[in-house]
Amino acid sequence: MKWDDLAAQPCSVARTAAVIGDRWTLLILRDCFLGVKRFADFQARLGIARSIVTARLNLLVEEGVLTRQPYQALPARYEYRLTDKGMDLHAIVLAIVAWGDRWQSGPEGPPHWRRHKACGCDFTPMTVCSVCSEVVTARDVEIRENLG
Amino acid sequence: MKWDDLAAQPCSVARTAAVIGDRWTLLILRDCFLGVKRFADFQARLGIARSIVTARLNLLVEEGVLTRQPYQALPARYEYRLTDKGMDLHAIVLAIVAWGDRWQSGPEGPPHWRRHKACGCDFTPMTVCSVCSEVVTARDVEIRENLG
DNA sequence: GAGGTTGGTCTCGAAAAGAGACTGATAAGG
DNA sequence: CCTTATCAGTCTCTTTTCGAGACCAACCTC
Repeated sequence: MKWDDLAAQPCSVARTAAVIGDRWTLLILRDCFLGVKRFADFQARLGIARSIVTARLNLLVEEGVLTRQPYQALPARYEYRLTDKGMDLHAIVLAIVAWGDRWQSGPEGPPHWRRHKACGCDFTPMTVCSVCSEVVTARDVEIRENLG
Repeated sequence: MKWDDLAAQPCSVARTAAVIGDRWTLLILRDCFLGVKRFADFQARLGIARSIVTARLNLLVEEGVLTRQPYQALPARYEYRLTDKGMDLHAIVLAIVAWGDRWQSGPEGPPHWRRHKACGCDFTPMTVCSVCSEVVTARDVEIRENLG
């Protein structure tokens, strides 16, 4: 199976993987949420080949996750910003961070703390049911196919 | 930067990406949560080369996300099951599904529905603050480094 | 006009993906 | 018995993609 077939599958995991299922894309998104916007900054922070940065940013723009906007005309300079679709990826990034904090960090604890501005407390993200607001784990979910 | 350097970075996104930041790994995890356990089933559902299935399953076992357990002695047959660490990835998969349902599915709607067993309703997962239980978006979060 | 900044592209060797044949132990069917 | 099937892989070989580093072009500052 190839990349393009992936996006065509009737599965939201596959379709999402076609966009973000790649180490560098994930790290670029992380940096986006940290406020990074310019080509050179992405490249410097990741320490990877420029051609890869170009390829990934282009993919994300194509997918509508980022926009490429000129912030200066002469010479032409661009910055990459999250669209609404991109901002909505925050839940995924947050879930990834939470798992990494819990299972992949050493005795020195997680490398970053996250504070919820509204309540002023450090928090860990939790996944809840949109209907009853209870916490949802793997065992609480029953999956049904959409035959429509 | 290489895969191994990734895991060593002081960033939970990077460390998690080192485990699941790959198309196939993500799809294998999806299948795990759907109850798939055997080598041949993973291979058939994904339609990818056996060698890749082997490599990915081994990685996940090494990382402690899956266990490889014999379910039959003669001939030796194994099955792959999620550990607690693996079960905890459910929040990530759920967030990925939710995003894919919302942004990557066509007019026919999402390919699957998820019902919360506890309340009996179809739901979408939401990310909330562990302290105040309010929904958290990208703009609600302030990040601080752990200098300890 | 030397050197720096920004946002790329080009080239080429290395790594990974992917197809498919092969293995080895066992069981089931005729 | 002999054939075929199951299961969990391994091995080989070709194609594709990654990734590092050099190069380029337009502008700016000193």
